[in-house]
Amino acid sequence: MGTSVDEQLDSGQAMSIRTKLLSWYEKNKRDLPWRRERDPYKIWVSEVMLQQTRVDTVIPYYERFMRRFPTLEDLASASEEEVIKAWEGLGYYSRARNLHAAVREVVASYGGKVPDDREAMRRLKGVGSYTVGAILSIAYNQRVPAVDGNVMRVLSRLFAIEGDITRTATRRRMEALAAELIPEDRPGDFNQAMMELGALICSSSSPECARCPLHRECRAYEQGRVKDFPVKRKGKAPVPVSVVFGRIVDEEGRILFEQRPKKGLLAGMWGLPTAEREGDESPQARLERYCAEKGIAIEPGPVLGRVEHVFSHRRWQGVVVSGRASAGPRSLPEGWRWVSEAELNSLALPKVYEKALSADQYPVQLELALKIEN
DNA sequence: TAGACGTGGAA
DNA sequence: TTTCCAAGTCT
Repeated sequence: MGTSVDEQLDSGQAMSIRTKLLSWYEKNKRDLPWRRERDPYKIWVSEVMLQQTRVDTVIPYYERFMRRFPTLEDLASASEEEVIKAWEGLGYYSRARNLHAAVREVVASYGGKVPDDREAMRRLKGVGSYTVGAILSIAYNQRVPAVDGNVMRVLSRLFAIEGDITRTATRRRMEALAAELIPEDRPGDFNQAMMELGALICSSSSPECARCPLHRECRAYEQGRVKDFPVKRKGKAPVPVSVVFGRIVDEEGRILFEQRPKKGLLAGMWGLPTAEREGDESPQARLERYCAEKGIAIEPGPVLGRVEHVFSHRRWQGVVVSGRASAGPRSLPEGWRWVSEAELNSLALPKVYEKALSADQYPVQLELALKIEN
């Protein structure tokens, strides 16, 4: 079996860690909007928003979302369009769709009360191991681990765990370890304290060990190897992809929008017609061909600007091409529509398309003029 | 299981 | 500019 981390954890050590951490947390915890109540629905929304997203980014979204959908029932009875609109700009839009579907499931199957057991919660869309632990411990005071990136970083340093944290097996070990550390009372505070320590002290790039309440029990600190943890496989750089965006208008000044495929990047979101480019085909020719393949005749115009947008795994290098609908019959296929200025405000627009739409604020001609000036 | 899935901020 | 990330989940 070798040296399991569990063997390194005697009860005295565990007690010491609990006491010091909780004491530190009481004095140093941030006053965050979702920490003011124990409503499982509110905890849930905050946890989903916080997935892979910074606290500072989430706060205004959370405040707005709670004003718009104060209760679980409010969210369940809203349309998906409204929910996505409230999520606009936050990214990872499947989180919003899953949350919406899951909340409806809670109304349909659990009488509107967020389930308080692991199995039922885990079956809800978008609710994984971490979120189950966060909700059950914080809202229901249950002794369930909530192991996120912060907790893995703290634990990996505390116990000098060499396992790659991108592997499921390592996370499972961490969960087992975290479960043992959770005190019988205050499980929610303990889980939050671990995360708070990771966020404020035991940070990724510049840990402040001198201020850490646990440095005396930290194996990595003892070994002078804090920055060696957590062990993590290198991610891959986003793959560059050339695209063309069409800013195509009709005689009323409406703009042509296309709904993205149900699967994949920006699934189901509305945006400017977008086509990937290959070879030396001009952006105008590519856009015209793309639209023609969809049965839409357009007349491309000049390039309005350029857009660079980086996703997790793709780097879109885009050219915005103007255009107008050709004369003649104008019925649009499924998933295409003309959008007026007014309608644009009710559409949830991903950031990349927001950029593309404002690209004509700096047309290439002006770009050149500025370049010459400097 | 490793890759897909958004965005913005910091080093 | 590039890289890495930030309270993960799904496939």
